[in-house]
Amino acid sequence: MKSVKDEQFDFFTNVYDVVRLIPFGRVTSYGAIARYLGAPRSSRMVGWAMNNSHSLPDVPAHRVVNRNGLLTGKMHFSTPSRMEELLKQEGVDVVDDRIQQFNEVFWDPSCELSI
DNA sequence: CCATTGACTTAAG
DNA sequence: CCTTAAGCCAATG
Repeated sequence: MKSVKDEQFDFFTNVYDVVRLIPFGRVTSYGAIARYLGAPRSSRMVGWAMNNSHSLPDVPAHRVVNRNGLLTGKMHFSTPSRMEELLKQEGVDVVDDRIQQFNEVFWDPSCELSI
């Protein structure tokens, strides 16, 4: 039997797991992850989970942006420009903190991993 | 316990 | 695409 705490633990854990599965040069949104985990209204919690992702060395948080393709979490990296640089390294064009061709690089877990 | 905040999303104009 | 308003839920003070 699962308790509420177990559900929360699963949610956070699943967030990290999905983020690790994001392919190279692709990005996704907090809402897409939340929706994939069955909590479309808890997109903020995905962001909070990412804030906690400092404990996880293999979580590419730079591949997670908001639904507009805007690098809202860039300021939480070691340096504000770190996120943009990492994305550019992966071939993602970023201009004015915004991902260009967002529709091309967007990776929806609920679509790519099937429902 | 209540108020505020935040790496968000959606809807309406 | 931009702005405003409201909803959402956990963490923090």
